[in-house]
Amino acid sequence: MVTVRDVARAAGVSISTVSRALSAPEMVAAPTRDRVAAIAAELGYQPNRAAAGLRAGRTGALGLLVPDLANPYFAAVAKGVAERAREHGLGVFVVDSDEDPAVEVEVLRSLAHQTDGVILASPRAVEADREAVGAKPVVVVNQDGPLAVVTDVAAGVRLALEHLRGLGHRRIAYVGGPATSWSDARRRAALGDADVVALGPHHPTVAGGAAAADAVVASGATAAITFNDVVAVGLVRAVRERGLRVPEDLSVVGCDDTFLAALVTPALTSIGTDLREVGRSATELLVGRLTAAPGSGPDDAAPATITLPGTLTVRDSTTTAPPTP
Amino acid sequence: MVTVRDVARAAGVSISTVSRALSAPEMVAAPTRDRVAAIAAELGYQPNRAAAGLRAGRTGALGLLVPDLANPYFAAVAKGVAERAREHGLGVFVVDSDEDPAVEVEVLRSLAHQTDGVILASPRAVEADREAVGAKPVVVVNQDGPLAVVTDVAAGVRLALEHLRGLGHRRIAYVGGPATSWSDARRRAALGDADVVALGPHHPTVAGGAAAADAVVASGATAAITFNDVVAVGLVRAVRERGLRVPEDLSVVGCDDTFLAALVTPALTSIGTDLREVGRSATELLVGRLTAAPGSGPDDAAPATITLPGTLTVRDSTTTAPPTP
DNA sequence: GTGAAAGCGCTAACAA
DNA sequence: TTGTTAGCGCTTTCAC
Repeated sequence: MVTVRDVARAAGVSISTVSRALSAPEMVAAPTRDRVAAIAAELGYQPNRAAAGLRAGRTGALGLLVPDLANPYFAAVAKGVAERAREHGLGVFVVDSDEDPAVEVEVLRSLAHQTDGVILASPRAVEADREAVGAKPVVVVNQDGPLAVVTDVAAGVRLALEHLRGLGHRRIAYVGGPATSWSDARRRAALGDADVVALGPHHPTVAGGAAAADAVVASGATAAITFNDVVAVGLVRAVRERGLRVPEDLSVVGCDDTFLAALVTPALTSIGTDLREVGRSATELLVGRLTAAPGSGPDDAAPATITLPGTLTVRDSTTTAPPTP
Repeated sequence: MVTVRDVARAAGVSISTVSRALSAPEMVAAPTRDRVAAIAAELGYQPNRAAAGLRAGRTGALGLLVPDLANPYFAAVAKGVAERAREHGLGVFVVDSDEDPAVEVEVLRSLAHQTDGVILASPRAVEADREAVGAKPVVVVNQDGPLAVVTDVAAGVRLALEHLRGLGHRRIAYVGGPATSWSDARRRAALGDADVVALGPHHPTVAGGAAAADAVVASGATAAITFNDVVAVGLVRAVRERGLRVPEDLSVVGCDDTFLAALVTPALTSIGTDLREVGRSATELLVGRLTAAPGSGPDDAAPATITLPGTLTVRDSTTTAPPTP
């Protein structure tokens, strides 16, 4: 392994000059700086992050906690985080809690010491998590908190309702997800109208969607909004098995607009947001806090919530309401 | 931050005793060990991995490189890696190269110094990657190499062919993927029969599958095996637009058996393997090499390839061959 | 502008 | 069995 000493020796300078030339170029005379840079490159010198962090109190890494990496929703967020972190020259420690709150807390405890800050994507135990992380900055996704990135759930729901009402639907069902879901609670609040019947909680799975089919049909709704795209798939499938057509007899709107929505048949109209942007924004928020921290500007600990716009992508699963019999 | 010194002071022992009590318990008298452990827990002491690694020459972290985290295939592998790494108490640095070989090499260069070894999932530039990583152990997935985890592609293809032939299909098309794909090459080799017509290369996307539709129809095949599940979706869609039915007129077999296969309509018969197991095996292989390395047993640098069985999950996209006109 | 030296938190000889 | 000591590679005062 090539170290600062090797570079220093080869360049005929001290190790501190090497260190400065590489991480604080303005403090070094141009010729020296260039010579050091050239030799470092030639020798293939790679600074040891762990060592640098040990001294400087930074680790050069971010932590990302997701409940399930195999879920396309979180996979997309993770991709956004990885992308932006790389641009900032930071590493990303990814942990998958497998939807288990206990695991969440456990892994965070060790993550906290190996990172400069963490991003909690849809955490299942926010408060315990915060405590486990300690003093390092925490950005939450789809949760309330001083540093948060959320989707404009209300806007998404409004768009969907407008879309459906414009198609003549007068009675709309909402197939809700887990009771612990932050988004679900927000959506229920945003729906709150007389012509919307909220169902659930249901499991956020194909089976969950299928289980809701009877209730949806019984509700007399001509359109349904589901907790997520997978639930929509289950609902569509079960409703069809009952001899109804989608979208002719029942329009279905999914949520999250994962790549799944475009792949299934019928392609799902879906409420969504740019998931990679969620990851990018969360990273940006965290990195901003990291660099701001030492300077301690006046609004240093100021809370900040980034709200990303909700979108509605219209595809084939929604159409005009059937004539009332 | 609680350090060894704090624990040592509180326990009335030296810092080395604390270190030993925690990482080499058998070297410390039981009462001392227990007291230190109790105090460490009470104080909420978390060892600083970076510092430990700096001294011991290990970082306590693994690197995982994937071409696209949002791809369900790699997401599943990543989940397996994360799971097993956690069991070993190791962190996972995840990098997404966005399918770009140049990015791959660049990120690996810095990854190499922050990890004890790396896993390359379907790397796009293996040789350059190896060089970038340097001396640290490298496990490749779906590639040839001294330390590799691969799927038994031939077995999967054989199962699919047997399944299709058993249904009476006599002419079968293979819709191939990117020319650079290791799996694609293996599959073509495994197909090699007179009644199989290999098409492509095609993009591994819905559009790629759709683009292959005409060629598949023109080939006179009554069944098609596609590069992956997404391509299968594209093929099914395009073939249906041409007025043919799936599976009645054309049986379709996907590859990878991602969760997608079960969600689309018709649910796809798919050649697959346990993706999480791929991640787990790769991690196991890497960890084994890490712990073996210092001891330097006789077969220390011995190559090892784990071949995971290929499977065929039969769903709704395959049925008996149509009667020859 | 540059060098010498003191650690960051920890582990691993080496002593006792 | 336990304590003392010397660093791992780097950043960062503090002199010059």
